[in-house]
Amino acid sequence: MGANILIVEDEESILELIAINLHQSGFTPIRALNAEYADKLIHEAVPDFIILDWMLPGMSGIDFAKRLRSNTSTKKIPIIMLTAKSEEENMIKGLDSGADDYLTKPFSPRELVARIKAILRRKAPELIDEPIQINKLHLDPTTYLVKSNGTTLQMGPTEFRLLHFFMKNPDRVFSRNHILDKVWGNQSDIDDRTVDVHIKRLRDSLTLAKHHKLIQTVRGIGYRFCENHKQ
Amino acid sequence: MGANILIVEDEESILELIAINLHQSGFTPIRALNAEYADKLIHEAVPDFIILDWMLPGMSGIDFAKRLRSNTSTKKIPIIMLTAKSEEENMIKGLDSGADDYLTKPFSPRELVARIKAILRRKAPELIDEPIQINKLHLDPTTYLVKSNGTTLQMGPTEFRLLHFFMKNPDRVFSRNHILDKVWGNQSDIDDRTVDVHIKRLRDSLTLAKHHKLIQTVRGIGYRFCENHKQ
DNA sequence: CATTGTATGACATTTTTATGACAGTTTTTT
DNA sequence: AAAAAACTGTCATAAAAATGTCATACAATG
Repeated sequence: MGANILIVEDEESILELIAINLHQSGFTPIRALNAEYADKLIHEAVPDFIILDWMLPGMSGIDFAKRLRSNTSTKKIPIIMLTAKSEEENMIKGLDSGADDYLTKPFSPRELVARIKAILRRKAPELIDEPIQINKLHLDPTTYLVKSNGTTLQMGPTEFRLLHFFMKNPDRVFSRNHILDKVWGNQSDIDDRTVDVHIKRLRDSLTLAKHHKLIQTVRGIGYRFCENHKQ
Repeated sequence: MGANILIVEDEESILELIAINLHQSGFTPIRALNAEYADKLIHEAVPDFIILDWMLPGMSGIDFAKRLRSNTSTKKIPIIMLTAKSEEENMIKGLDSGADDYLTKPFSPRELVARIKAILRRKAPELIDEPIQINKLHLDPTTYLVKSNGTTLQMGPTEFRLLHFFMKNPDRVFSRNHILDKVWGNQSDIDDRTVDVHIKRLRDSLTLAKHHKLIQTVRGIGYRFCENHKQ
């Protein structure tokens, strides 16, 4: 359920403050007092999110962020940077296109949590989401199960993510490329048309519960998940 | 669809940061590292919005803004100015020069996007894909649905774009060529009379909801979408 | 009522989507 | 570790829907 969030911050009091607040918000905080230790932790288990102090002993936050961006396995981890008021001016100079957002100290913990959620909602909704139910179709991200009237529907991982994405954004139309971006990830060396095939597979899975009509084709645009059957 | 937003900023990292965030918000970013290049780009295609750094090499942001304001074709483009904290006091001059809003660096990308949308909502609502409702006829660009009294009206992509265009510009009469330009795109080696056929198809689609009379023929001129039935 | 502009139905063509098969991978089972 | 099962992405082809044009019917105008 809770996303693993790595906090890299050399001031222990701030580190704790953040950790406690994240924990209370349902996340799993992972603590690191410096970049070296953070590295070790990342090597053990790649976190879902990183909160990075800009001023760190040894390697600076910026350099650390850059290294994270250049490594394939950590490239896509969202990063929020923390900076002191006085460093604000330098901050912008070093702000790599990689950082997703930043906060100036002192900041409210609520603000921090809000921004984390906002970024996660956009980049990895499955880490933040609760079970969704639409039209007797019930999807639970924690158990990875899709049910309808008690029966469990079978589908592959990609179809599950696709369905989750659609149920999270009902009624909206998405282009194939948008879907690729959100469901596959931003690598996109994948053919547009592959989406068609997975839509087909998802529809097949939903057919058992007569829910296949939920996914509609919008010609020339893309696909839409619509709770309104009649069209 | 997504508004074209020209970003004029000499610091490449900031330029990228903004561009990526705009892209993620559905806008189309256009990058310029200096005023001269921006000029060239504007000459090629007038953007819908400009984000302008206050401090630019060569010509300052202020001067650039003033020049934009004095030119007829660029006079009405909304501008957001970016300024460093230390320059905030001078900023008043920036607003004087015609900027619609400004932001102090460092700023959060979310804040920037929010302000852009706020300004667009006020100045050019048609660039921000929001639902339009006229006379019980409801069109939503995000869901690609046209509804009337709860029932969804079926139509092809071209008819949808045509209706969208009309609803964005109600009461005005448009010639067939103008319509071709706006709805089909400027390439159009397409026959004038093709518009007639699509108008017919659109009317057919609207007939189900008794809304067909909304589209009126203006003999010798073209067509008009009119919310007032009697005219 | 003749002229000019518009509506409409039919149709061939083009564009877009659905679908089944397949080969290479990865994961699970044995 | 080997075998079996499941999953992926890509293609080729079938199927469906949309498009633009044309000929003809219809309506408005003077």
